Amino acid sequence: MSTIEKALTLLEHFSSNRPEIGLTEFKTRTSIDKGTLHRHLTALKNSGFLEQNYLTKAYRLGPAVIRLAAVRENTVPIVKTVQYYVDRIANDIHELVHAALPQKNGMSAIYAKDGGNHKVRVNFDEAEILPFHATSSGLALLAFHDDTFVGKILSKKLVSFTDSTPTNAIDIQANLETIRACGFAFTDQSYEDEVSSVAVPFFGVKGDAIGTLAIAIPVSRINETFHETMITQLITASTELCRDLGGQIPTNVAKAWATKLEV
Amino acid sequence: MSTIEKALTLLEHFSSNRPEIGLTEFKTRTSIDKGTLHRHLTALKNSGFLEQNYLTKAYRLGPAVIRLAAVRENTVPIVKTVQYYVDRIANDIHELVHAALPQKNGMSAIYAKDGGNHKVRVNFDEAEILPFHATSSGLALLAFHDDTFVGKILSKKLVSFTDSTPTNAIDIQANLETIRACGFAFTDQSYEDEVSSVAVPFFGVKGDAIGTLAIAIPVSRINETFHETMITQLITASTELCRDLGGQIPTNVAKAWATKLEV
DNA sequence: AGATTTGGGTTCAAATAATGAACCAGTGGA
DNA sequence: TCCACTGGTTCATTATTTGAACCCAAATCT
Repeated sequence: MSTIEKALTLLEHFSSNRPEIGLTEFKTRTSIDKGTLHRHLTALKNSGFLEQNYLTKAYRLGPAVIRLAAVRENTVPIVKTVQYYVDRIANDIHELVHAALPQKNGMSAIYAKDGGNHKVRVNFDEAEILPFHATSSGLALLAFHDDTFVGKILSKKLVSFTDSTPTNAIDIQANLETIRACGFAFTDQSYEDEVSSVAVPFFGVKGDAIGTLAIAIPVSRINETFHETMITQLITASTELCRDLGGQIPTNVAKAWATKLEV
Repeated sequence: MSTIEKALTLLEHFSSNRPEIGLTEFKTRTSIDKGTLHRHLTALKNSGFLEQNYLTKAYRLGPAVIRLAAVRENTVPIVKTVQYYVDRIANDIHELVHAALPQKNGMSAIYAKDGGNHKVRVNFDEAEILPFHATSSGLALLAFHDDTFVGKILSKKLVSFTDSTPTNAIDIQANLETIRACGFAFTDQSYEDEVSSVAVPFFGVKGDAIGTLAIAIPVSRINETFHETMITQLITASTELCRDLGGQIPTNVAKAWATKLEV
């Protein structure tokens, strides 16, 4: 791993829950030498990717990322395009809907909308990293990503979040096979207790999965017909979304989705 | 300059006008060795900061920046806060208003709104880098930034964009002195022909300038009273903005602004 | 069809920058 | 006053980065 990648990995530690991280906290989180860490953090600071709380000296993300995100969104307006569909599904089914993009170690939600007025809501933190193996978004993406990437993810230690988190690589591989066949992923309390979720991938020009649309729902509200409604909604939205983005739905997925919609 | 900084500098070359850059184009733009470039670009790609157009092999910004910007905006919601004031000014004076943050080599607009129905508009590209020495935003920021930073900027080669671009470091230093005294910056066709602009800084907790509010306007529409209106609007907005962000307006600026508003 | 250019990507010895154990300095208790 | 806990720095050792030359494929020219 190059020095550049090592330094950029540091940025992954920031999230909405952990917006500021001090030198010593970084040390315990990464077990990298303090001297090295300090130089890396300084380099990131000099480049505008970090800035320091002048009182606590803790580091937080800097203004450079704002500009880059604006350019990226001008180049590939995924966030804007995705919003329409997430809103539409959320308004139709009154549940928490989100869209997510893959990062190095999991999916990152880029937009979420809770269409529900229910008392029991799924809490959801945007910009949190959703682990590949434990979430429907993650599995839906892995199923349509190249094997070497999947291999790399599944060979790492698979953290257990609930009693139902799948941690056996072989089981997960089998599940991915199923997902490939039916075109959507379903998980039951594998990341958070009492929460189930369904996800479909959406595809880029190459027919590769570039992100996911997903619905999270308290298990108490699931039943057979609603399950079908969610899948129908997701499939329809993803189909239109792929058209908007100029993406290509792989033929076998298109076929699976078509038969699902006919039923 | 560390390897990390060198690599991150590459990201600055992307903008809305130049969303994709190939290896060879990077080579001509940076005069860095092709081998080195390739490794750096690959490292950035592995970290999700770049991705490749699979047909042309050209590089463009990747999905990692979206997540980081979301976290940053959750931590320090500058963009959201600034929008209200930019919109307000734009609606009041019917001209192109924008807010910008400093990057390494210039200001980057984070939000812009054209409140005008005029036929002659100032064209404005968000996420473009506005050079410090040639724009009112840049000068307004430099005037309230630390001297070492200003020195670094002014010791570089000062590119000329129009016949009126100031390129003499000493003249600029003198101008910064004036800006410090009156609390706002004014430029006349120094970056684009036929365009004037006015800018005020806004301040962070330390009383340091963290960004600017600015108005760009075709020279044909400028007159004395309108000039005063623009300044009044900018000063009022920046004062409120600083309050929202928990920022501290330096006492001498506060005084200069107060006397300006009294008139 | 063969030669030439152009663009992306790779190699490996030489040059340079990254590393980390030990150290320094400021702050806030006890 | 001492101790513990921050962030930050130093410098000899070590490992990574560097870049000139090279490779390959696809256009483009002759």
